[in-house]
Amino acid sequence: MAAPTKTTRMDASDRRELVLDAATRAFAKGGYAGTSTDAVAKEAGVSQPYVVRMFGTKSELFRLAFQRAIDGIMKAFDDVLNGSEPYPDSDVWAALGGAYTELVADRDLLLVMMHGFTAGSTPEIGAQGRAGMAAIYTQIKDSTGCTPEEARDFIANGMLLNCLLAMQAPEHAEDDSALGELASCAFGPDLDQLESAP
Amino acid sequence: MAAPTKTTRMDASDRRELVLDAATRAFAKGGYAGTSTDAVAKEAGVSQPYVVRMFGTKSELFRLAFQRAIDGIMKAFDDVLNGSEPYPDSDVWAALGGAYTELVADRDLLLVMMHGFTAGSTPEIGAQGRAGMAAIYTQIKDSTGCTPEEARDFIANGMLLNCLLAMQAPEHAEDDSALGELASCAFGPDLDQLESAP
DNA sequence: GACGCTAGTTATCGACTGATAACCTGTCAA
DNA sequence: TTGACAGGTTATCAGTCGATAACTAGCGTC
Repeated sequence: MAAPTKTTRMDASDRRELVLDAATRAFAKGGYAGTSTDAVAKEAGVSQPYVVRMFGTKSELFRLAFQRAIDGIMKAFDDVLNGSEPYPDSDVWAALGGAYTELVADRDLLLVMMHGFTAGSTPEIGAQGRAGMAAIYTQIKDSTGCTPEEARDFIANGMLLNCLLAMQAPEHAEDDSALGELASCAFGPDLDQLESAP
Repeated sequence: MAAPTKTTRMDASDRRELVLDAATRAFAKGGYAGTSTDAVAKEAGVSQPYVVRMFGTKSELFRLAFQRAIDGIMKAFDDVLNGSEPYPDSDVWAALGGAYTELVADRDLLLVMMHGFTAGSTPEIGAQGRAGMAAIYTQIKDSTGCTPEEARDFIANGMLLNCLLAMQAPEHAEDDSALGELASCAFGPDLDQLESAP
C-alpha cells in the first residue's frame, strides 16, 4: 500500500507488466503505427529507451500487447463456457455477450485487438491476427457446438462493437440519433455506462 | 490511347482524381498513421510536395479518401435498393450482400473505410466515421424498412468482412482450416476469387 | 515570340521516431 | 566497506516525416 513514490525501484518483471499495461492503453488509442514508444513510456512513467530495451523493438512490444488482448478475450469466453458458473443452456449467446460487455467496459483490450487486426499488412502482425481470429472462432464453435454461421454472427457482432468503440460511438451516442439507435441496439442496455469517456 | 509518356502535363482535376485513387490504394494498405504522403506520391507517380500542396495536409487527403470510400459504399447499396434492377422482394439481404461482395473485389474502398473507423481517436476522423456509420445505418434501415436488429446484423457482418480483409484472411484461407472455414462462411462461394492477392 | 498562367519539380527544414551507447544508482552478499 | 549486479537514466544519432519555399517547364494567346 506504500505510495509509489518516484525513484522507487521495482522488480523487473513487475515493471514489465506495468509497461505492458501502459502499452495496452497507449496502443488502444493510437494503434500500432500511430503510437510512439515515447507515448508508451510516458504512459508507464519510465524513460523511452527503457521501453525499447525491455522489449527489443516497438513491433515486439505491440505483438506482446496484441497477444495479451487476444488471450484475455479468450479467457473471458472460457470463463463463461467452461467456468463454474452455469448459464441457462438455451442462452449461451446471452452469456457470451455478457462476457463481451464486461470487456467493453475496459475497452483497451478490445481496441488493441482491433488495431492488431487492421495492422494486418505488416506480415508478422497479420499472421498473429489471423491465428488469433482462428483461435477465437474455434473456441466459440467447439465449446458451444454451434454452426459456423452462428459463430460467424457472434464474432461479427463483436467486430461491430469494436468498430463502434474505435470511433467512440458510445461517447457520442447522443449527438446523432441514428448512431445512438445503432449503438444502443448493439451494446444493449449497458450503453449508458459507456457514454462518459473513461 | 497514347501511352502516358512521362513529363506529360495533365489537367489538374484529372490529376487530382488520380492522386486520390493512389491515396486510396496506399491508405488501404497502411492506414492513416502508417502511410506517408511520400508513399501516396510514389503510388501516384508524382512528387511528395505536390501531393501535400494539392490537398493542404495529409489529414485532409485522408479525409477525402475516407469520405470517398463511404460514399462509394453507400452508392453501391443505393444502386441495389433504389436502382432499376429489381430483386426478389424477400431477398433484400442477399442483394445487398451481393453488392458488398462486389466491393470486396476492390478491397481498397472497404479497407480505407475500416482504417477511417479505427482512426477514430483523431477527433475529426472520428466525427467523420461516426457520421458515415450513422448514414449507412439510416440508409439500410430506411430503404429496407427493417428492424434496427436486422440492420445491425447486416452491418456487423460487413465489419467482419472488413476485418478479415484487413488481416488478409482470404489470401491465407488455406493456411489455417479454422480461418478458412470462417472466411468461406463469411465471404460465401466467391472466396476462391479472392485468394490470390490483388 | 514574348507573356503569363498553370502544372509540376528540386531543395530544404524542423520535428519526431526508434534505437544505441554510455552512464548512474539502489540494494544485497560477503 | 566494498564490490557487483540489476534497475534505471541521460545523451545522442541517423532516418523519416509533413510541410514550405523557390524554382522550372509546358501551353495557349495576343
